[in-house]
Amino acid sequence: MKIVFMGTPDFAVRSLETLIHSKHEVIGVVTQPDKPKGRGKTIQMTPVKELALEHGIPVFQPKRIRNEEAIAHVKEWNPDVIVVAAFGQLLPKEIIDMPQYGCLNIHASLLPKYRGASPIQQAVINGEKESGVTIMKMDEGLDTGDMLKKKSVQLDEKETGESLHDKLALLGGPLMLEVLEELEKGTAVLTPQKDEESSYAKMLKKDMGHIDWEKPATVIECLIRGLNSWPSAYTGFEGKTLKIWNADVVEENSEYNPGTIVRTEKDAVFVQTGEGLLKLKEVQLEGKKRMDMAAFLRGYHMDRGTILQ
RNA sequence: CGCGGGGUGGAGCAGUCUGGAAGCUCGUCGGGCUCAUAACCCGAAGGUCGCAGGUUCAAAUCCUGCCCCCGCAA
Repeated sequence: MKIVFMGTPDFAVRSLETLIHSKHEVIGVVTQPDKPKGRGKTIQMTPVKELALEHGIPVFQPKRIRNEEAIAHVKEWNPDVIVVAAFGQLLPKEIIDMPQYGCLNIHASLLPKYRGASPIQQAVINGEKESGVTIMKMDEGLDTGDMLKKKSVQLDEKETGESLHDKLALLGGPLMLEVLEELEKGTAVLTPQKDEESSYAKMLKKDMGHIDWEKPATVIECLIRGLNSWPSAYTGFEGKTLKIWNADVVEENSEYNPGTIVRTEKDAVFVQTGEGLLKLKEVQLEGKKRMDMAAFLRGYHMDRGTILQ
């Protein structure tokens, strides 16, 4: 089949790679415009664009895919199917209806749960035991199309947003190939999503990582893992931002208020939360590298009674 | 030219403003105490103070250029 691929970040790259190396032909790639990124604000290509260029595939970067010119551009490619993975823009009806086999989306959750922009991280934040990837036939809504195929994975006890991202990114491509096969044979089955079981994962924002110590330790620990490695969970220490990279839940309480350090060991610091203690094991102070607690404690004092906020 | 923090024995930090003997906590090695120890006591090794120039009687510290790491922002 002649495929047009739409995607932007790393997550989409793995899928594109799989398609490129399949029997199908990727005739064009649509990705978000290059933007200034990183320190120094240099203009950077999207990961998907980099891969496309490596393989000499034409790249199209419309500011708005809903524009007439953009639609016309895609139409000219005349694809049999459009594969979408974390593209970042909603597609107009004209494009959705354009290809013979429709627009197929690779979504990083078991739909209808976690529709939206951050399905991977939200699954970890909510302490899910299972997540996965869903291929669906897009309609005009946000991740509301009929489902074609799913693949689930179990979450590790210490699963992080990043580790789950990497796992799921690998599943999308192969699963999409299966779907394309079924579509060609005419054996594909469409399953509508049950809206009443749906949930929405809104876009991640930096301040979601600000730890509320009044919450239970279990909730905070999930937040730390879900937002690892971006944007990461943090608290304040001596007026500076302190990222928490790794921590354990300890079922124990003290007479101290939430956010207060109740005990310090050689390689760990225990903080009171709304319910239970959180044992900090790896942190990173603003401007410094991340380090385990033993290293951190050699240079900084975190005595009992110190308040984190 | 987006804003900012930092590069000091193996680790993490102080010292830099107000130039003038290399410091702290930990680790390592040796010895001691102990039933024992990650505890305690005694001792030792280990550093071109990111790199290159400059100023000075004297530079980790002041000046210039460069390299690298990191936080914010995007």
